[in-house]
Order: sequence, then C-alpha cells, then structure tokens
Amino acid sequence: MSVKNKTRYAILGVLNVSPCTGYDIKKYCDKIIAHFWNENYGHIYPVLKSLQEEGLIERVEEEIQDRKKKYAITTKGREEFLNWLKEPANYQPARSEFLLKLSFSKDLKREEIRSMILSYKEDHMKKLKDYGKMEAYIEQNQTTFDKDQRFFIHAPLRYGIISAKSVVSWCDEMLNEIDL
Amino acid sequence: MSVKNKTRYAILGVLNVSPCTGYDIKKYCDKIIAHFWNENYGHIYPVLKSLQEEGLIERVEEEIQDRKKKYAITTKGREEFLNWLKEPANYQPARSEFLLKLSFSKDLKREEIRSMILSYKEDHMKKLKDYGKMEAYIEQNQTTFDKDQRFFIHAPLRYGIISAKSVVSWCDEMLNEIDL
DNA sequence: TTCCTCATGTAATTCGTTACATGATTGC
DNA sequence: GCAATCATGTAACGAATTACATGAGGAA
Repeated sequence: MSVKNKTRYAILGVLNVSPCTGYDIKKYCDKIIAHFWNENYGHIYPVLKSLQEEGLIERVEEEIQDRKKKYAITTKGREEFLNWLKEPANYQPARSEFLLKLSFSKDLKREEIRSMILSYKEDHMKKLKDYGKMEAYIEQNQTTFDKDQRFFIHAPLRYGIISAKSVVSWCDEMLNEIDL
Repeated sequence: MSVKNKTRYAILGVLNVSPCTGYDIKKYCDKIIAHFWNENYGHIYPVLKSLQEEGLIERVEEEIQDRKKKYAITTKGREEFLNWLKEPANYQPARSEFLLKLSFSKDLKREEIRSMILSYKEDHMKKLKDYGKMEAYIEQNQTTFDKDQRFFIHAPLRYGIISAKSVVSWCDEMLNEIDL
C-alpha cells in the first residue's frame, strides 16, 4: 500500500461510476466535482498504477489499438470503496489563509481591510454565479438524469450555493461593522 | 529559504502580536485561531529555525537562565510579513471528503445516507455551540480587549458561526429532500 | 503548419503529520 | 512520588503540487 490516501478513493469513486482513463478521471474532477475536490496528473497516474498492482482496478482493453489505458474497478476494489464510503468522513483541520490574514491585520489601514473583504466577497459572488449556471443546467436537463443521480450532483452544488451565500452575507456584516 | 510556506507567515503573525516561544505559538494556534488554522510542533520548530537564519526573527534573552527560546520579529521580518498581508489570499483548492463521499453514495441505502448527513449536521451543531461560548466570552470580557482587537478576534468567529449555520440548514434541506 | 486537446508519465520539491525522544517544572 | 504540563527538537513518512518530458491526432 505504497500510496494510500484520499486520491485513492476519489479514483475508485470515479471508476465506480464508469470505467475510464487517467485523463478522463482528471476531466471528471475538473468538470463535475471541481467545487469540492481536485486532483492532478502527478498524483493520479502513480495511484492508478498502485491500485492496479493491488488488484483494486484492472485494465480494460476494448480495442487495444491505441495508447489509451482504460481502467475499471474490480470486485475487490468495489468492496474496499464501499467500506470507505461507510466510514464517517475524517475531520479536516481548517486552514483559511484569508481568515489568518484578517486576524493578523491590526496594522493595516481600515481601507486596506475593507478592500480585502470586498475582494473576498466578489470571489464568492462569482462562485455563486457559476453555481447558479450549473444548477440551471441540471434543471434544464432533468430528463438526462434520473431522480437519484440528480440528488448526488445537486446536493454538493446546493452546499456550495448555501456556503457562498453565507460568506457574502458575512462580508456585508463585516463591511458594515468596520465603519463604526 | 529552505522552508517557505504558510506556516512561515502564521509564525510571523503570532510573533507580530508579541514575542514568544515555539510552544507559545502552538498554544496560540490551538486556543485563539484553531477554528481556521492549525500548526504542529514538527513544523513550527524547523520553520522557527530557518526564520532566524534568514534574520526575520531573533532570539530574545530576557533571563537566559532557562531552556526557553523566546523569539521576536525583526524589522526585516515585519516588512516581509506586511507585504504578505497585503497580497490577496491565495485561492485554496477545496477538498471536502464529506462531499466527495456524498457525491459517490449512489450505492448506499437511503438510511445510510440519512445518517451520514445527520452526523455531519451534529458535528456542525457542536461547532456552533463552541463558537457561541467563545462569542459570549468575548462579550463578557469587553473591557479586556479594545474595539480594534475585538474586531480581529470576533470577525473570524462570526465567519465560523455563519458558515456552520449554513451547513446545518443545508443538512435540513437535504434530509427533507431525501425522503421525497 | 500551427495550435489545441488528448494522453501518459517521471522527478523534484515542498508541505504537513505522526511518531519518537528527552527532560524540566509544577501542583496535588 | 506521580501526573500533567511545559518545552524543544528530529526522523520518517505520506501527501500533493509543479515542472519537466514526450508525442499523437484533429481542427483551423
């Protein structure tokens, strides 16, 4: 178990949806789950290799003609994946560079702090806009996804929306307070 | 610049408040900023050493009698720290193990998903309770902190409260939706 | 023919956590 | 005398990012 980590399960999870290549996995991360997960090639390929060595995934050779390496999850892999799913999610120690800066900002000018919060607010409003687009897309293509599928795409998205909204309202509260 | 990272600035930030030891820095992290930042000894001590080598901090020998190593930020260190403060906070790629699991949970029973969300809700309600206590403490000891100080402690705390509340309401929304 | 996307991988480095190791001091 | 806290550090490991390296195929 040379490389054992979160990536491991992210990969198994994607392969549990459907067999695909390392490249596809990266795309899935960037397109579908980007707002709460990220992966990079430098990690995907080595983990893919070690998962195969452990027998949790296997090569699928449809047409061996090309250089693509398509993988599928094995029974053993599915078992390990489901076990992981059922475990409670690990507590993740928070690390917000923004809050760290803010909490240390006593020596900055009021105006600098204002603009710091303002730009943070804008970032989150932009996020909100993106999420809105995604949500609209899911709504419009209701027929594409069945009700179950929709929940698993929609739920994390709602999470993003609600969180971003709460950040925006926090920003407003702080911008107000800072002028007093 | 052997060890250059966030820890670097977290340490400079704490030392910019007041000179202290590595041990004190750890305590500050655990007590004051734990809800949005964490550090561990294994990282603090080496970084402390390299910051000293770079001349950003220096030893303070009050009474050399004891084994304590008290550090203070230097002018050079303060300069670098303020420069960092003024830069916009780096975008941090999100990684939520909980959302990753949820989005991959299509093969779990509805009841399992319910309890997954429920326990997540409880975690955040507990957080909320802790934040409430801290907030009350600050309110009660208003005289201890001047208005400026209060803002920099209170603002991140409010952030935590607002965020946790939004998570709780998301959980309720999802628990409701899952039964439909 | 040039650029973009597809596609796979390695190496170097940095970053962060955990375990290990040690010992003084303080309060009960 | 014992436990808890104070106090400092190293080593090993594991995780994650970035840079590097390569090349095919298709579109403009």
